[in-house]
Amino acid sequence: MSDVARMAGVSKMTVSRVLAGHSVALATRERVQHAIDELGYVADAAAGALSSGRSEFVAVLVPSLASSNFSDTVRGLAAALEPQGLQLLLGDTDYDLQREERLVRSMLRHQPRCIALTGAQHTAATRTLLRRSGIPVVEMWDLPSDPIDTAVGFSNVKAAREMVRYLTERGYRKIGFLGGASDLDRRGLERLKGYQQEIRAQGLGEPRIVRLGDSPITMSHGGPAFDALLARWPDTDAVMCVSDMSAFGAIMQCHRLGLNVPGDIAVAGFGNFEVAACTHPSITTVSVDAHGIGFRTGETLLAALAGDGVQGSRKSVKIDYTVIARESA
Amino acid sequence: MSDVARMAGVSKMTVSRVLAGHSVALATRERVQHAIDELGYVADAAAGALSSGRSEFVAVLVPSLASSNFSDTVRGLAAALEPQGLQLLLGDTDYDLQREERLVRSMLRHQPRCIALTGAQHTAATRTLLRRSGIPVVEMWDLPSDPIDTAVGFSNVKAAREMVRYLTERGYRKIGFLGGASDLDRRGLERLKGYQQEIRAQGLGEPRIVRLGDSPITMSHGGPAFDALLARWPDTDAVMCVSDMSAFGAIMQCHRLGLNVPGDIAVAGFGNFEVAACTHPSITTVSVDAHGIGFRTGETLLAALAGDGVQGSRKSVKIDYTVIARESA
DNA sequence: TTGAAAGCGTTACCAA
DNA sequence: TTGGTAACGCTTTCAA
Repeated sequence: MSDVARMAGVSKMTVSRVLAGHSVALATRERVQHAIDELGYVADAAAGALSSGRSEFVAVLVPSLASSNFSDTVRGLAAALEPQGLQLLLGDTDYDLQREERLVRSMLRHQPRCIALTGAQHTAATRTLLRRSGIPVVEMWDLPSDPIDTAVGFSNVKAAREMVRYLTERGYRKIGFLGGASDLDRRGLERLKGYQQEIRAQGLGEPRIVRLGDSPITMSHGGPAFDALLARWPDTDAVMCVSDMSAFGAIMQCHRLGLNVPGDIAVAGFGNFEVAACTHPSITTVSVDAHGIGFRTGETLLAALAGDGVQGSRKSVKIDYTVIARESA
Repeated sequence: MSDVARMAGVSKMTVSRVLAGHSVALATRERVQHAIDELGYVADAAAGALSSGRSEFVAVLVPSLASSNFSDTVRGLAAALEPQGLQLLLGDTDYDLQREERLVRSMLRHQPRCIALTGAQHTAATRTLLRRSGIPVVEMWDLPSDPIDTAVGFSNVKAAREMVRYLTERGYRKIGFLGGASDLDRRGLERLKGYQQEIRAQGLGEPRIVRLGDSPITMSHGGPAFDALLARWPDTDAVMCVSDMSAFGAIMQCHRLGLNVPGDIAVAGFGNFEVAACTHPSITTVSVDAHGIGFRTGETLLAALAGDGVQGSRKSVKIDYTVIARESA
């Protein structure tokens, strides 16, 4: 910066002001800009953050960057925050609470202005770290009963119950559920819980549950899980899956077995992933506005920063979901 | 840090040493650690970076975080770099060179130790910025003729030619290509080029090319593109797609049209995405080690940092690819 | 509209 | 093994 200042014949302060877009005489500004371009000067954000006492980072943690659900959420966040000059500090927890804690610790060292994480489940140490940091926190994709600060999400339990109701309205009675075996995927567990509640509430007999494989649930989940379900309960007439990925695998398995979907058996997914619309038959699913979760989170965070910039809003932003009726159920 | 030092009855320097893992008497270290835990002290990375002159950031730019190909690459990078205490600074260029330039500029402000970007195509300003920064640069997913520094990738042209050879060896002669309409997806264009070269080389008549839609190519690409291909060249016996996403869409369209794959028409993809293995019929494709590209990139960067930490290695790391024969072609 | 000085929280360096 | 001091490159604050 001193070099630029010397070349433009001004003080460092003027260079700083030009960079920050503060008022500077036009002629001066042009001279400074010219010097910047000439020298290829790039300001040091770390020095700026140290001096001003605030960084331009926003920390974001999702379970899996590979899942289109969460990458949509990240895009929504970016759409809301990047125009404000904020930098996303992205992390992938891999559905691992310990890893989440490590990432939070590491990100907090960069003094982010605020932080968005996924889910309501965190280690005690994570919660302590976040509270002590004092910065605005948003938990996404769920509506925790005991939020750290703000939440932007929806009830996975209720959404799953709605899907069961959709299926029973269509006349299905012997409804199975395909989910993951791991307890780390809380949202998956909530969906399972919703399924169980609604099956019980409607008196549809014992729940037919297959839990298989690790999170994230991938396309290769559906086939084996479907086989396991039919092996145990051969008269099942509809299958509800914890995610569209699994539903897709189940439908492909039906193709292989020569089963007609939904004629012989109906299949429903969750999440409205791209594959759901493109598969033949197209997959009935619960559509969640993943991008919207990110964007609303971004807006919420911006509002908190525009205020006092500390945590404590304790708002809950509810995100809509809807059952999308397609061909498979 | 002063607070911690006071509480532990030592100087700030000793606290710094404990944090950095330098040699400190055990008793002292324990007292300091206790004070750190007690106070919930989190060191300021920005101050550390400023003082030491080096950050712990690695900048990474991919065209799309949502594409499992690139998210696998990011995971590979994280696997190689996070154990070294490096923080990924992730950006999503959205296949937009201007956006890439903005992101590079913004990331360079954080003084990353090194940077990995995707592809060989960048704006002139981006190239200048990167050269002037002096930090090690890796271009991934391609083997540029004029690399900025190091490259880790493979020839998309050659890989596509290999797929055409696979198809002709299987007896297919009237082979079409489904790709995107945008010239921004350079790797897609290279694949198209490889297709054309090999069709010409084998004297298979005029190339049958459909270019439709924007990058990234999604599952909804394949159906309409497939229809366009058959409308123009009804006797086509095999379709080669720029990506598995498109191939999947094409196969679903075949299901709808009652066409047997590969009996009536063969379909091949590119990338070995998860969907390729799970679709019925499973999709013949070119498998690229996306995770390996990330991991090798990480290793390359670590080697550069362990050396002088500046750009100029000019290596080219070739990544393997193979045609995976499955049911669809 | 511009400049000078102080200081942000850490680490490098040298000294004890 | 530990401590004191001087940076690091910027922004804040106050003065001109």
